[in-house]
Amino acid sequence: MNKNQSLPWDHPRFRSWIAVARACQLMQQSLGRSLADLDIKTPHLDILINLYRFEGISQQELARKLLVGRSNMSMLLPQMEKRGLIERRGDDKDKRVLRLYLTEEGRSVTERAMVIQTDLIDRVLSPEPIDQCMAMASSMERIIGVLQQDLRDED
Amino acid sequence: MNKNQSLPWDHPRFRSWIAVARACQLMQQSLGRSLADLDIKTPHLDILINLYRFEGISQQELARKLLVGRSNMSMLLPQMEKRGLIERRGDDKDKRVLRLYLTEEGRSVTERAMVIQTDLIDRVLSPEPIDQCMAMASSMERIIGVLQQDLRDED
DNA sequence: ACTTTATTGTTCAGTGTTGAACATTATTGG
DNA sequence: CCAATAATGTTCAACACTGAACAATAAAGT
Repeated sequence: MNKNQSLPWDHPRFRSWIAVARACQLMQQSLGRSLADLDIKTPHLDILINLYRFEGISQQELARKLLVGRSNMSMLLPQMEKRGLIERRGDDKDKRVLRLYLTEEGRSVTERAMVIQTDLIDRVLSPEPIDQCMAMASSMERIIGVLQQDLRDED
Repeated sequence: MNKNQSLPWDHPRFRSWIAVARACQLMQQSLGRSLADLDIKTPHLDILINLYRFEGISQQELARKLLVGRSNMSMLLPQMEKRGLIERRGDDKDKRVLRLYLTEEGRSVTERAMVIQTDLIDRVLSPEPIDQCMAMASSMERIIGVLQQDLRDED
């Protein structure tokens, strides 16, 4: 890369992605602060929402949905169980599998946290026309498709 | 939140933001894997790029640009200095301030890493029309504006 | 000139995440 | 039926990040 070679920030796609990354980081930090009163962090909320939607999901499946490693789940889930937010039960058919459920307390915390998250996102995105949001979502789904194909190609 | 109350994923803005967040996460992970050969991680690259662009920047200013805490800079920067990637020098006028510079090695690693990052972003975003990328960037800048205003309001 | 307040960087303890290695269990293949 | 392979969850050590507290220095106020 010499003087005549363009720099990353000269590429419009680069600059647009940097803006996306920065917005994400700020939104994540804002959500984290908003959740402090419930004494949970954003990874906990991701877990709770997925157990809310997919009762009885396995740790492996949850890790796959959250795009994190199994070891991460093995660290976080026992802590959340100890907190009384979730419950882990053995599978009927497969002794290797643990299935995950929300407790009453967990369900309550999840519902309150979802309101916080939804309100934050709706408020921050409300100036954006809904069709612009939909177009953005469509772009992101295609980008996700490319990146996930990359992962499959690496295996 | 009862049966008749909508769930977060029923809100189009919510769903569109989740897509953005997921795309960011995958892109970040992909970039991290791509940087492994240079023996750096994405936070290191963020630092290197900022020193490349703003030679002599202070730790405080760098933390502000990267949206992380000063303590994080105080942990990472000495490690990068030890690696021979950067150099920290006292300020002429203000004994409190440390100013940050890239070494020759650091500059070389930065240039190679920027090529990796630019190629990844260009490739992943190449199916998206450039005007859609620009529209997306504009939305994100407005979202950043809202979130940063929130921060100012909290102080 | 001196006191008070603010700024910069450091240290600390805690936390989420990673990838490799491992133990146990299930599936596949011969 | 048994060996080989794959799947699930755990443990480990390392790392980035956080927020509070602190020390040294600069700026503001009296």
